[in-house]
Parts: sequence; structure tokens; C-alpha cells
Amino acid sequence: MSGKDRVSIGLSAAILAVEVEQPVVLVVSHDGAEDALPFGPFDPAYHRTLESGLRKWVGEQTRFDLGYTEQLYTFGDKGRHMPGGGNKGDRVVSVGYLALTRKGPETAETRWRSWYHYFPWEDWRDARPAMIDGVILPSLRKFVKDAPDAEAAELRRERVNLCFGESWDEEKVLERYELLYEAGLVQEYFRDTGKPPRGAAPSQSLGTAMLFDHRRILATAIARLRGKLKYRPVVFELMAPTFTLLELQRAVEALAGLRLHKQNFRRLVAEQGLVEGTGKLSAPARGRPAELFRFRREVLRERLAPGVRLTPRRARQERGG
Amino acid sequence: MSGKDRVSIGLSAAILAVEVEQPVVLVVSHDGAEDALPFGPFDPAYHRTLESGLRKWVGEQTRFDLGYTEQLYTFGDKGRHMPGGGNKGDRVVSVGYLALTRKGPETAETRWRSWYHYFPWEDWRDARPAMIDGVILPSLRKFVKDAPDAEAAELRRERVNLCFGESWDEEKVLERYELLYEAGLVQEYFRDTGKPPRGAAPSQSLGTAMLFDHRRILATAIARLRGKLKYRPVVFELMAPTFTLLELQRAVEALAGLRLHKQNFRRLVAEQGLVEGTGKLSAPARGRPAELFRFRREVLRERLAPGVRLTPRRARQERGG
DNA sequence: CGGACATATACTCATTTCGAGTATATATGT
DNA sequence: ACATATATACTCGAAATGAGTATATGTCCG
Repeated sequence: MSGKDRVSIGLSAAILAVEVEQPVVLVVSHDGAEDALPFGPFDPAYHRTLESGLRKWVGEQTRFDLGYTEQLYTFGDKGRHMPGGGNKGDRVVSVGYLALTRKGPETAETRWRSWYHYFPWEDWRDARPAMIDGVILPSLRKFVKDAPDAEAAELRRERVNLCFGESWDEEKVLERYELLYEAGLVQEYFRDTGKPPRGAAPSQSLGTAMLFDHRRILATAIARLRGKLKYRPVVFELMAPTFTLLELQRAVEALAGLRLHKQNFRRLVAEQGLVEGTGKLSAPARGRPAELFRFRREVLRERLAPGVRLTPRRARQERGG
Repeated sequence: MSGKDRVSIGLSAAILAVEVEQPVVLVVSHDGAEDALPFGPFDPAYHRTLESGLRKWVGEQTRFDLGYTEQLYTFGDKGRHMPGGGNKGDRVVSVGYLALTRKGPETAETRWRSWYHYFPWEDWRDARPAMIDGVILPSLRKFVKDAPDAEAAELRRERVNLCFGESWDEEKVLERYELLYEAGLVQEYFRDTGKPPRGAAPSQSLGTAMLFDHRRILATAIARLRGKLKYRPVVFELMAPTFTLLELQRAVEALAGLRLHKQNFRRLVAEQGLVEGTGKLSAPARGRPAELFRFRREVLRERLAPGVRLTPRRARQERGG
């Protein structure tokens, strides 16, 4: 490989936490500029692995250490540059990470912000967000109508239906964002393409924009987290050492953007043996105190992933070969 | 970012297919040398995205195009070099891809090989592989015993149990390989560390070794595929345009390394509306002919991912806020 | 002190899904 | 005709799931 094949590597992290019903993300926010995810270069001379590089500069910049981290995706798209002012002709490849922590202090540069700020259509806890029927679907219908030909229109129609149709799949965060991007309903579209806002007034652009492709990375992070919630005990990375079952449920609801059935939620958590009571009680402002629970760390090691079963046959049945 | 921060990017692909009960992977195989995954450099001057770079040189080297592809993971570990002979001091970051195709022709350089060649302990279709009780578990028990202290021993014991204990989780392909690597039961361990084989005779080293960390990438690919099988209709990427239900089942079994219950498998496939009959019949050597089915491509668009439910509450229940 | 309110927790019940079968139909070869 | 092999239909009990009801235990306010 010659020198011209070489690129710079950028590491960006969607650092997520949840505090009293609000799911939050750590952003770097300068007045006037767009919000950004914390970002740092990978220095091959000093870092043994990509993840150790990430932990190092996150520790330096934000003063707390990442607990659970997970690599999300590596983007190498031309034209989707990264901050830090690369040299002319530089090509930057960006590796996105998801990190789960408990909400820590803000610094001069960083602050915690509800992620529904960037994705207001993703919060269905109170109700189906009014903006979906009020703004999104009308605009998307126009997007379908504006397709170059009938076939493209049909594809767009199906995509709209998958993303915002009758049934809501809370995991499709990325698909929805990408659709809104392509339909020109988020600011980044105009910023990236240079096209003038058309159709729907630009004032109607949806959610708060972020620097470069950071909103896409955040969407990927939320989607991954929402998916993982269901088959791995990742919520506990975000909880205090002890918590009531309702607090746990509220955290899951905040992340998933949905309300859950209380009694069944408890049954699930109890049956899976994810938590154990501490015997102590919470001191709520109102209502009966609840028992405080803690996460049974053992399950991380003892339990197999309870994912969807692909049950092996038990008995012998025909020759099998 | 200065020039010294720059690295080279390598793209490697685990290209998988399945042919009559055998799951296969496309490998580059030179006599005398270890098998390798097809590999190519990412050239930022010519390729708009990482994936387009991958498709380009795979097309050149292997003469067929990837259908479904998915990015797996980006490895940047120091000391896990890549082929191609980088300059001294070069740091290579390697992006692994999973690709699913139908088995095509071999070339002078490439051939299709059963992936159970590299992971013989992963095929439970006929029976629990004898090598698990004969070789793996005894060696791993020694590995547990050789731990530096009691706490480390306990951790090792739990890991062994999770990977090779009573219940078998077919998705833990990567965890098992990494455990065997650390326990010094695969050749790559000695090659990478320079340590002499100890304890169990080196002749007992398990499975066929691959170049650099390619076996790790392949393990990641298989794990991802086995997981995805259960909630996305990816098998069909590997099937001929029409197939019988038993052929479909055999393909799933080959990938998962498990036998399934025939009647229930059909029920599942039918209920999910994944396939539709063609009316035509197969012409088997023996036995009653079966109907030929085809994949209903529509489901890719109409169906929501049927992952584990996190069912939203239907009715209202308490104030919810 | 005694509701009104708010929350916690136990228990019920019908429905669906799932694992594991049995039964029957339709081919081939001898 | 029947042994063998495969395909397909149907059954049945157990477990998981969705949606409740009922009751217990707190605080606050008049």
C-alpha cells in the first residue's frame, strides 16, 4: 500500500444516559454552531485498539469513563467530512460508537440533551406525536407524488408505509431519519446538497440538526440500543445501583419511546431473574413506597442470550442426513 | 490531523453460500500458505464509500457480484496485521464484511470450502461433536486450572460454561473461537504470540487455521448470520429461485448447525407468509415430490421486523407521565 | 382522623405460540 | 402389493403473553 491510500480515522461516540424519564445524549455545543457528538482522532502511534483510543480522549474531554461501549458502524462516505479541519484532499473514515453510562456532570463544552430533541417523532410515550400526521405524512405524500416515475413512486410509498405506516416499529430509527433526509425534511439535506428548500417551508424542518452526519450516527445508536434492550440486560448500565421496578420500567419506556404494561413488565423482569430485592424501600413523594432492587450481575455470565429461539430438535426424527 | 495519524484501510469479506447441506465460504488458498478471506485495500481516491470499494475489487478478483452485504466490524488492533506487505510502521485498520450469495464458480485463486472446516465444533446437526468432550473440554479444564489465581479461575470457569456448557447457543461462534484462542487451542495463538505450544499436543489444535485474523472475522460473520436468520429473511439470499420446503429447512440447518423440527418449521414459514407455492413439483430421486416454493419478495417491504416483542400498551392505564 | 389520591403488588383469565407428536397422502423400486 | 421414503395435515398439552381486576400501603389535606 502506498502513502496515497492512507486515510485518517475519526472516532465519534453517542454517549447515552437516562435521567428521570428523559433519555439523553452528550453533545458538544458551541453557540451558533450545530450540536455535535464528542469526537476525536484515532492516533495509531499511541492506541493499541480503536476502542482504547476512544476511551482515552473521551476521558480527557468529558471527565468520566464509558462503561458499556459497542462499535456501531464505520462510515467512509465521500463528502461526509468530519470536524477537526483535515488537510486538503484528506479522506476521513469515521467509526461510530455507542456508549452507555450514568448521567454525569456537564463541562464548559458539553451538555446532556434529550435525544427526542433531535428525533421528536420517536417519542410515542404520551401519544402518537402530532407532527407525524400534521407535518411528516403530508410532506412524505408529496415526496411520493414527486417521484420521477410510477415505479419509483411505488417504492417510495412502500418505504413511507414501513417507516410511518399503521404499525410502529420503534427500532426503525435510522430508516426513518434516512427517509426524512432523502425527502428533504431535515436541515442536513439542504446543507449537504446545497439545494434550496422546496415544498414544505424550511421552518418546518424536523428536529434539531447536528454537525456533519452525527444525527445519522445518533439514529444508529438509538436503533441499536432499542433493539438490544429486548434481548440483553443493557438497561442496567444506565440505572443507579438500586432502583424501584417502576423506575426501571420508566427507563425502558424512555429509551423505547413507548409505554409498557406495568404488571406484565414486572412479571417479565421477575421471571427472568434479572433483579433481586434489597429489602429496603424507596421514599417516594407520594404513594406507597416500593421495594428497591438491584441488578443481578451474575446473569451476565450465567444466562444465555434469550433471543428468539431456533429450537433444536430434541428427539430423533427420520434419518437426518 | 497530521500525516502521521494516517492509516491504511483493508477490506475483507466473508462471502458465504450454501450448497446441498454444506455451508461454504469463499477462500483464497495458495499451496503451502494459510487460507485467507478475499481481501483488498480501500482506495480513497477511487471509491466513494467503503462498500463500493469492496464490491469493486471483489468483482475483479472473484468474477461475481455480491448480493446482500453487511458491514461486520472494524478491527484496529495493533499486531493483527493484514496481507499486502505494508511499509514498516504502517498501521492497518481492517473492515470486515459479510456477503451472502449463491455458490458460483471457483477461480485459480479461490475456492469454496465448508466453514465447518474452520469450526468443526460448530456443527451439531448429526450429534454433539465428539471433539468437544474428547479434546476441547479437557483442555479447557486445564486452562481453568492454570489460571493465575482463584478469581481468574472462576471467571474462566464461567466462560467455559457459557461457551461449551450444558446448553448450546449456536450464536456464540465468536465467543467460542476467542476462548479457544486464549486457551491456546488454535494455531493462530502460537503464530501470533510466538509462544511454544504447551500442554495439549499441537497436533490437537482445532480446525484449520487462517491467515492473520481472518478466522476471527469468519466467526463474526457466522455469528451474525446465525443471529439474523431468526428475525430477517436472509436465508433466501442463499437459495435458488425456487426450492422445496425441505431444501429451505436443510439450508437453515446447515447455517445454524442444528436440526429442526420439520412440521413446526413449515408451520412457521407458512404462517409468516415468507413463501408462496409455484404449483410445480420437484422431481426427487425417492419419495413423494414436494411443491416448489419461491420467496415472497414483498415481505422485505411490507413486513415489520418480527423481533422479540416489546409490546406497547394498548389501553390507557394510570396517568402515564 | 378519614377520605381522596397515588402507587405497589398479587392474582386471574383467555389467547396465542410453541414443542412434540400422530395420521395420512403420494411417490419409487421390486 | 408392499417396503420405503418423503410430503403434508392435523392434534394436543405446556408455556408465554396481553390485558385485566383486586387489594395493600403509603401521603396529603381538610
